[in-house]
Amino acid sequence: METNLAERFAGLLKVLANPIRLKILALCVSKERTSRELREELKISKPLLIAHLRKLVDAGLLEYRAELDEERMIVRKYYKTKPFEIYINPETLREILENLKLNK
Amino acid sequence: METNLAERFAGLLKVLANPIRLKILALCVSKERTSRELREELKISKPLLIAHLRKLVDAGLLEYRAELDEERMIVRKYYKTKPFEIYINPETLREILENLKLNK
DNA sequence: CATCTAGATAAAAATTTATTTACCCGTTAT
DNA sequence: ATAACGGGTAAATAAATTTTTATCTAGATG
Repeated sequence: METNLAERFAGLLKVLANPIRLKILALCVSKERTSRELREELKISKPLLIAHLRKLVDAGLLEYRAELDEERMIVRKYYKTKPFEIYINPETLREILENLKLNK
Repeated sequence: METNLAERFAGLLKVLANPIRLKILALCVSKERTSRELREELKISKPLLIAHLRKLVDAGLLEYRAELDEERMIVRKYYKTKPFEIYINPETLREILENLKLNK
């Protein structure tokens, strides 16, 4: 357990430490976006986009709602960036270490 | 130029997205640390520590001063975390995208 | 000589992450 | 039949990052 906080924090930062994923989050802030829109904007393949979206959703930074397009009988997903705040400064990092010490 | 901001931001996050480097920064907040101290605390090899320290210094998150230990004729480095603030929320990310658009 | 201290490099090895390629399912339209 | 839409998977490939291993410099000590 003692390394969990630092590793989980690093894991979250790792999700964000990718330009494409940053762009996805930025694109989905003010309006919902579909897969197609994101692909066209970002110019990446479908599987690649799905992989990126997966990581963001799993990290809790992005959410989606599925909607049935009755005209074409397809289910379309609309992605939206969730509210979040990450604030890092030397002190917050030190608190991470303090946490480690308390758990030992 | 247009992808520079997102990539540079991602690059900075990437430096932080590593548990060992997070711990180094945390350890060096309230007092300067030597290589030896860090190695003992983190239990990693010397070359590995040097590689991590290099990345942090190059990213501008860590600084050091070199001091001559006259008893043993060695130069010892004391590392200290520099003040920094990183704040991320959906709006700041959107601003990144806005920047891209302005540059197009 | 060997060993220890400090700092460091380079290359090989190991590990992780990212991306592409090939396909799948279902539905509808041509 | 093929193509298009949507969602997706798996495996191969490519790329990037991290870590280890081997070694170097210099000085001091046993």
